[in-house]
Amino acid sequence: MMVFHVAGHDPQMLKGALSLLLLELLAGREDYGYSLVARLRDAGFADLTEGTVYPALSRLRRAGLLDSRLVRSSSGPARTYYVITAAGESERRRGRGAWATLVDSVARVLEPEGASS
Amino acid sequence: MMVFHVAGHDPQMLKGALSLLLLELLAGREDYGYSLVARLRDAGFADLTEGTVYPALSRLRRAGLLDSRLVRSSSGPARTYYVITAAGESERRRGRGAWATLVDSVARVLEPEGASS
DNA sequence: CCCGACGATCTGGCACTGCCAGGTACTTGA
DNA sequence: TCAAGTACCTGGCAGTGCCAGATCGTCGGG
Repeated sequence: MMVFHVAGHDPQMLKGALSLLLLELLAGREDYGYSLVARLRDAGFADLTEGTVYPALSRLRRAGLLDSRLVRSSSGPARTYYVITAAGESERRRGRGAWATLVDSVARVLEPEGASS
Repeated sequence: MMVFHVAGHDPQMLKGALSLLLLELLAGREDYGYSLVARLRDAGFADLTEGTVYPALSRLRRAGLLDSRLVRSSSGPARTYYVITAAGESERRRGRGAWATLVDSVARVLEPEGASS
């Protein structure tokens, strides 16, 4: 009857936050999928897989928030580099706000119990 | 191309957090759906609808995290009161942890930009 | 006396998105 | 030659928020 994951993050909780995370990681710094997965894992999203990140990047590109270009590598397969667009920048700021609002609202509900975090 | 909602909360971001919120609101205090919706709206989830909350309560009951009982009202339709179970209590604590972990991890990614919050 | 407003609940179906499984391809080193 | 690491993509499943619509009870006003 576990609705929340024991270790790592709950898949449901990640929803919506992932788009913001990717826009954040790409803000002012071009990068490719495989590297973004590694950076997210380092940030604490240990059990995140490529199957989650690649479709998310495609969605953001289709939505016009990211641009991509293929870069051939001499050591290994080609990489698809993603850059944030002007629309993506705007969405990123909006996303930061939405996330902050959510965290605040949730905190307002959780508050009574824990003085600690 | 808006992926994040402008006003209120992003639907995707709410996912997973809602179960925790309901368990929190019912911790040590029996309540019914319509009232829970009102309390959540007060907490900042302004555009939350009954169509979101009722199914969520049913899911939690089916998962054994909540019990319910029907209470006839002399002024209006009957109310379905929900109480948290022992399993629900345990899941609530786990959920708090999962949420805190997620917020921390996201903060680690957003950090560079905002000194505030 | 009826009808709208409000309180209160429930459901079907759609849309979105995380995730699993599997597949492709290039390079290096054993 | 073959495994392992890098790098990408996709189909389909599952979970869940949300919209729309329906039902039922009570009460007050026209």
